Amino acid sequence: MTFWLFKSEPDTWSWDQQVAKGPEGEEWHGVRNYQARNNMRAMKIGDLGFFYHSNIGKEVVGVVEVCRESSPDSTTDDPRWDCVWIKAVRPLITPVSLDTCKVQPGLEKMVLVNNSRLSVQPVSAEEWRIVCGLGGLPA
DNA sequence: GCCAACGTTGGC
DNA sequence: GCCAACGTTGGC
Repeated sequence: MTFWLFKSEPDTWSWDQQVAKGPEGEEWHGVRNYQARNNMRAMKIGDLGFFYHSNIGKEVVGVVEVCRESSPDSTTDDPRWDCVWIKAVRPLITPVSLDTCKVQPGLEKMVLVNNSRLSVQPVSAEEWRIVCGLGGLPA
């Protein structure tokens, strides 16, 4: 099991919209960055990820699960870009803000804290455990 | 709204 | 293959 983090501006695609998609989930299209794409290519069905609201909120708001492995991005004909599908699993009881992550012992190396530009990121098992704890979820 | 950080593009 | 120019992201 590997853990991830998906960033989205809620103006464009929010957690509520993701939840509304239900168990079929939604294609995580639109990523045009090789690092982020490579992360998606490494994902397996059943991997879990955090859903993070960038710009507005700047907080982790939910947990998602990969429900389809990487396949061509339907929003482009460019064969370089593909993406996974994710479905909402559950919201955090308490959203975990970027500010909280920045000062939380154990999260110093979290990509979210150190590379604000990467939209699809790996999360270590330890970071996953800590953020779930802060969010009021069992790890 | 600004701007720093970073990734990509394309000329050479 | 280098690097300047440019575009985008996202925190502030």
